[in-house]
Amino acid sequence: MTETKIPRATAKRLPLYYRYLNILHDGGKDRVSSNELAEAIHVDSATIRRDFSYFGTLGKRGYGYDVDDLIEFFKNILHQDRLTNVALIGVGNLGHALLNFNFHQDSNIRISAAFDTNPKNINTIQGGVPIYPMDQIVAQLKEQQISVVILTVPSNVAQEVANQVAQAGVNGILNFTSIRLNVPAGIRVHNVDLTNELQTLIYFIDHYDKKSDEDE
Amino acid sequence: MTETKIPRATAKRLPLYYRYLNILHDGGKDRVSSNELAEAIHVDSATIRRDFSYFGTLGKRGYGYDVDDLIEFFKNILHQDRLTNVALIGVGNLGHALLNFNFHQDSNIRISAAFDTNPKNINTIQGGVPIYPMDQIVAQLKEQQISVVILTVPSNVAQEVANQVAQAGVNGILNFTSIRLNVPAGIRVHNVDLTNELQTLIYFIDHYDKKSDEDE
DNA sequence: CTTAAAATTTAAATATCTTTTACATTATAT
DNA sequence: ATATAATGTAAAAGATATTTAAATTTTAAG
Repeated sequence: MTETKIPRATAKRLPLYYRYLNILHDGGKDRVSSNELAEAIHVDSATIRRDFSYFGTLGKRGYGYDVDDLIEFFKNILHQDRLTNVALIGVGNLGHALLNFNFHQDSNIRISAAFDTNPKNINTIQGGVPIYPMDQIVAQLKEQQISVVILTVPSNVAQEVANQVAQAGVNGILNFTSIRLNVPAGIRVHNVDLTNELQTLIYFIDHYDKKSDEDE
Repeated sequence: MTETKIPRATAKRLPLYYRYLNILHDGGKDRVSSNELAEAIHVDSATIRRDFSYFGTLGKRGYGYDVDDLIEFFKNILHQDRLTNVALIGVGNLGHALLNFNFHQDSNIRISAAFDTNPKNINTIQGGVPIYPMDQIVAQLKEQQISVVILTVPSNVAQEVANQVAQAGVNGILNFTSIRLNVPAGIRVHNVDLTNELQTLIYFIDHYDKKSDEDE
């Protein structure tokens, strides 16, 4: 709630900026222009400058942007200056893969707890993450002060589990199920629907101009 | 290229409509109003009506929409009237999970070929999908006439693999790597960036109104 | 059968959000 | 000093979403 409200479209590009700035930093670059960035991430340079300008004056006219300055700025904005623990619910096929997915490699996020119904999983550690039974969701989330949850349960129990998660006082759900969840006001849900992604891609392929090569 | 160009925002909602219509059908419903649909999928009823109207007259005034009619219509539009084979490249952690992900459950899409560098994977079958060595990408994609590829390789080889895929004449790439690919005109890339998704969710949680509960 | 009421689509207008354009301004380097 | 390069931002254009206002159709009552 610090700075004035930024357009959603801009907000969704912030992680992208942040990652590429880090890549530039690792490559030893200490300054960058909006045009260079534009080329790397396929976002128009004017859009980038417009985006940045919402946060004030981040660059220098005639010079460009100082890579380290930008990184520091976005690190703070994106909460990457401190570790964020998230939980994963549903250690099935996809859940298991996400437990082993190294979010921590290019972000300061890690999964610190997982939950499942399968007795074979419960009380084991997978991908370095302890797996608890489902009936401990509320207790563990509260104890570990986790406010974001990745939901990879079967669709038919998704709503039910979402209800429990809501009780635990969670603020955000990354929903991989194909169900559109009903949650109380105050909880944000972002949906990642793999089947939809493929269908949309296929639709765009034969209904939109071939010359376009970008998503969204 | 059949009907006049539809807004991108609308196109991205089509798979969602399609899935919910099928759920309604399976539940024995044979008619539905835009308001009922709106409630289920969390899209404003006016937006739904507007979306549908791009395709002509799909509903009946004073009555609503015939579920089966709509399903038939969208099935065709979304190419769900015939099987679409896609390939997956990179049978690592995430790739393996996607091989076992049942796309075919609620779509007419299936992964029919996979590719990997690991000798332990090559020539095995995982999730019912045969795994070939990387040097067969062009040959197999052409032979199987596959035009859509799921890319789950490590980021450092993503661009290189994308180049091969382009050579094979593919039209679309669902890119799970954190790299923004450079591809020739004619190929669509849709990005699914899991780390970005989490970071964006976290950003929205503490910078946007708590009352909002929807994504995008 | 008729008619009135209720429900629903649809076109058009309006509002909101996003991207692009265009250029004044400023820093750097020669 | 001067030319060059690059930002920042206002304003225009474009895209999307929402609202308004009919027009149409179904349903049900008389």
